[in-house]
Amino acid sequence: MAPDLTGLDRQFDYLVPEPLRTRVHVGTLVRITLNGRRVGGWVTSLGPPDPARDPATLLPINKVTGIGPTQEVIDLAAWAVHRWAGRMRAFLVAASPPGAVLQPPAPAHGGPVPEPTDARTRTLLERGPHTGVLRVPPAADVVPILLAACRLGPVLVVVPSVAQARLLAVRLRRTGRTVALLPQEWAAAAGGVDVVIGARATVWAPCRDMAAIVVLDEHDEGLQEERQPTWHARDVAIERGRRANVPVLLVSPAPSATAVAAVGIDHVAKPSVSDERAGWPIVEIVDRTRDEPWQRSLATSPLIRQLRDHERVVVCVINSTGRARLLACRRCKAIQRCEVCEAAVFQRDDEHFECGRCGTERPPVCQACGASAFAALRIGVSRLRDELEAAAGRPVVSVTGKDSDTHPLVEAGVYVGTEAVLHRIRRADTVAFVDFDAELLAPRYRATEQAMTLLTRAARLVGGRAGGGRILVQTFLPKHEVLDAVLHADPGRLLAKELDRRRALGFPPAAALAVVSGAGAAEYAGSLRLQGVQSAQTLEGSVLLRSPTWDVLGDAIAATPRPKGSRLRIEVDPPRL
DNA sequence: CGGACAAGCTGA
DNA sequence: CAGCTTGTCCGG
Repeated sequence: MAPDLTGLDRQFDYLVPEPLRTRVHVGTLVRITLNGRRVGGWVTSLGPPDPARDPATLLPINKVTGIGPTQEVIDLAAWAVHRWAGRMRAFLVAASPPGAVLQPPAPAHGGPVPEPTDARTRTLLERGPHTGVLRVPPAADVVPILLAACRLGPVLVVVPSVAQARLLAVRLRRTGRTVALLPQEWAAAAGGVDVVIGARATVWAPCRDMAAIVVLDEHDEGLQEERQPTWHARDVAIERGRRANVPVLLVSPAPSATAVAAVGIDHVAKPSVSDERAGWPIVEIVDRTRDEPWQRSLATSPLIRQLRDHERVVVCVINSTGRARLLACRRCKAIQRCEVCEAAVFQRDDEHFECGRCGTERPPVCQACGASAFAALRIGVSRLRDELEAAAGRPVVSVTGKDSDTHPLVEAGVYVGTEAVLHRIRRADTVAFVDFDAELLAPRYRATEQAMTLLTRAARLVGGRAGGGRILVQTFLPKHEVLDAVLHADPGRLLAKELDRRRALGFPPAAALAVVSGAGAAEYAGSLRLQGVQSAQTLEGSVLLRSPTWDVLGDAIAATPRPKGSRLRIEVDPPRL
């Protein structure tokens, strides 16, 4: 039995009192007394007591709280503990109902699956219980794909966001499917329905008689847990499907290197060239090395053309907030730095300077010469908003992640924001990436994929080329492979190259990575080195671990005792690296 | 995690 | 040395 305590990753033995015997199974949520305290917990295994232990010292389970995850999911959680060097509790919480469920309801199933069901999905599923990658145009409707999977039996569907899950649940119900929307309808999922659907934690949900797993928008970062352990729903889905011997379908307009590596690059099911072309918008590349004499301005003439067409809703994306991220004095040219820690300061909406590292603020006066006029070398959302409004001749509304939950969105024809704007606006005619090089050149090994994800999101917002959808990309790198891929509406162009690069540089999926930080990290990494794990020092005392596979890495971490009393943080497959 | 208990610090 | 904080250990 595993107690529901965050700081305690151990299992304890308890007696099952005779009257509770029929209600206690592996996964059942119970209450126990531990060290004099009443706590909740999960039954993780059942059997005769350990003969080495005096039975008189065993305490009985106090009460049964309700049903919990199945044995299958408990085993999957144990696998995830190894894979992400996490604690059992984190996975068991994700796999448990939000409130007590005493008994699952009776199964509820709809009638025969209605047409249309997606033909490519049917072909892929006919191959049997394998993981398959299905590439779809960004504007494609996924309901026929889900219905095709439903022909096999109950389907577990994982999507990157709750909003997406809710929308699809409604549409599936309209086709006559019975649907459990997680996490609220956990009980119905345990009882048995046609479709169990929800955000990433749904990959741990019960799905009675599960016949297939579908992961939608497999490339989306929303599928990875941001807290530790940083498990990824796609990877959990692949393992769950393998164990349950059911097909796993990974669906995406731009499949990730990880998904493609899981099935082999030649086994990605692609749409026809014409369908894929139709599903992507027109992409216009603004080559900033050539097109403009006043290169530094972000308001290029192709962008201004879009802004001045008052029929079009235009969304402009720039990934820095405030007025400017980098400033130079107009008189003495000095880059403005923090007087405390020397880091470059940024300019807030109220024009004051603030240090991003230590938070020190000061009025906008040059520390070198006292002048108060500055050149914005890298401008932010609010400054760009002012510039674009002047150029557009119509109101421009700024949108950043910060005010996303507080303010309702003001209706406008032009929006400027960080990438959060792509989540908040529902429909646009043009999405303009004002400074796309910040994405293409981001110092992260997944930068290429992440840039592609932004383009995919933009493509959804504006729709296919037939409806006039358009993406404008301003860049100094017009030949970059990401841009080449969207220009030709062929995301596959990226993959071979990306997989080669990951192999050459030793990044996933070609290798397994973890970052160890906190006191004693270097010492810990030293003992791991003996187990076939390479390590390299990174910034601020953390250590990067690298090994050939996740299994080797997991084995080594499990086999290496952590130095006593150390507060080590081990982040396996860190999402930001 | 959080209770128990031990060891360390402060002030009179 | 009481009274309090901080650290370490441990649970069935």
